[in-house]
Amino acid sequence: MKPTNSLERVLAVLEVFSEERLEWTPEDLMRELGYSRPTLYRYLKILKDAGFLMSTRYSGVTLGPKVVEMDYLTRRSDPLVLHGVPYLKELTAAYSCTAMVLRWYGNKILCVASESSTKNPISSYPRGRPMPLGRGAIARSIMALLPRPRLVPLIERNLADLRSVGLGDTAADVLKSLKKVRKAGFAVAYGEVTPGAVGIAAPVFDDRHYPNASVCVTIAGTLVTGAQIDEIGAEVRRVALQISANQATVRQKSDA
Amino acid sequence: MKPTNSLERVLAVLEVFSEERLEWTPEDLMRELGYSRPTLYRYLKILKDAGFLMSTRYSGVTLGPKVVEMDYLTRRSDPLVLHGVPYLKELTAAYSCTAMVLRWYGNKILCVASESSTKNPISSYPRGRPMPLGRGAIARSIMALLPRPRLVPLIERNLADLRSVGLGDTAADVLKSLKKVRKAGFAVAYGEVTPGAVGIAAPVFDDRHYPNASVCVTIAGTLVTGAQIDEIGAEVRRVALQISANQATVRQKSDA
DNA sequence: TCAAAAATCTCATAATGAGAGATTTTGTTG
DNA sequence: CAACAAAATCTCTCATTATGAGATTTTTGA
Repeated sequence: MKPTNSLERVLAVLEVFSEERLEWTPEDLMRELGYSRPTLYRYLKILKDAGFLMSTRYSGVTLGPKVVEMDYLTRRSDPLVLHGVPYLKELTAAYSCTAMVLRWYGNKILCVASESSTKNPISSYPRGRPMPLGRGAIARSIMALLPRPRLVPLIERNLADLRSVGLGDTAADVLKSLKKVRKAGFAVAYGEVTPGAVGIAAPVFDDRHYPNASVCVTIAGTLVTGAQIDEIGAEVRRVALQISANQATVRQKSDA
Repeated sequence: MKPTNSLERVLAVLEVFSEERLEWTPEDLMRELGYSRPTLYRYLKILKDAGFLMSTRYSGVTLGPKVVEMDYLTRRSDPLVLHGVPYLKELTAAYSCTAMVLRWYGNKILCVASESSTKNPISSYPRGRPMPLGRGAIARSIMALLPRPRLVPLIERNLADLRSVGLGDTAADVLKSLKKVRKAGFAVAYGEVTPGAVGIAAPVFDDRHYPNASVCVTIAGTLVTGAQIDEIGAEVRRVALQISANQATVRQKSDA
């Protein structure tokens, strides 16, 4: 994980920005990354010139406008967004809810698209904000499909959370619970992420039948009965499988 | 502009992605960038591991999820977004319009925040999509405040566009028109970017009184009279100056 | 199962990043 | 406005390390 060459070291500068620390002074960056002064400034210059960073007088260094530009491009190229949004609209048309597609990458869950048909959508996880792994239907819908060797360490690392939402006391118990989720084809969570909200999620697969995303509907708990949840679950599952199928389709190459 | 060292060469890989070309094959990247095969694959590995790129089976290489994550952070750290959005809400509450804040960087204009109070907002320039320089109130509101040496080459490069919207036939004429904009404090454009839409924009300044952004209200041409446009212009100008002032404020450092 | 394409590895060589310390630039104070 | 302090850049040598031709391995598609 530690940068071994100068190319990774430049990129490592971008890695230190987080929700907890959005702004850095050069001095702090030197300390954090262990780079010498000239080296750090060299890196900063390159990253600023490319627009990845910008520095304001009073707040040190922050992420820059190139990031914004690239995110726009991502929205136009990400197959999950392109194929997902139409289905999300279907779901929000059918139910008064928030519907999202979330990508699973590097042990993180990241919302990439969301639609809403409620007045005040209760989305504390908008596009780009990583979600917790131990709680919520989304995480579970994906974990249930991961191969064992990948799954077990994940469970162990999040056992406290998993236990607190009632998935089981030991790793073995959790595995059993996840097996049920796998069988059902979708996961349900009652107020695990947002109090009062029910989450219903189903996994999306890549062309190797490996889960790489999840479709989730979040709906106010007061609006649904158990039977309706099953109905929505089936719908969410259908949508997730549709998106999976579209993803695996060979698409037209852009004009040569 | 051409990469001179390996650090810039890695980043140059990210630069080739554009709205016209969202996906690249390694083969094409080699050709485009002139890198040898092992070198390119080395770069790709690093960029993929960091999440800046991802490769899908059928579409070659595209921008990756780390970009999405960083854009989220940008939305939470960009002073223009943080200070701008409340004012945009003011504007959209007062008029049935779309209100935006756009950053000026590297000869580009980039929307960073937008709010809308119309049914079907006509925004062909959402967050992250660079706008044309030669047309529209936004570009003009900023250009009018640029120092001459910076401005003149810009005008020359976009003279065709500038002429077509009636700013003047020669560079000197355009300069004269811009001087008027500068005096007025805001720029107005009738259907230059979107047919039927009036754009009203005023510049935002950094702490050096250099324009670094613009506030723009877009409103249906049928909804406003000349007098109202002046009124809105004054409001937009006020908001732009407010944002300028907030930007220049020393902010609390995040807890040490 | 096998052939073609894609990606990775090996290794000698030259290129080029690293960093200590000096220097310049920028911002802030009386 | 001057003089100081802090921030950023420059210089230059040295050793590290990125490079690419070609071979090799892995993956993909038939």
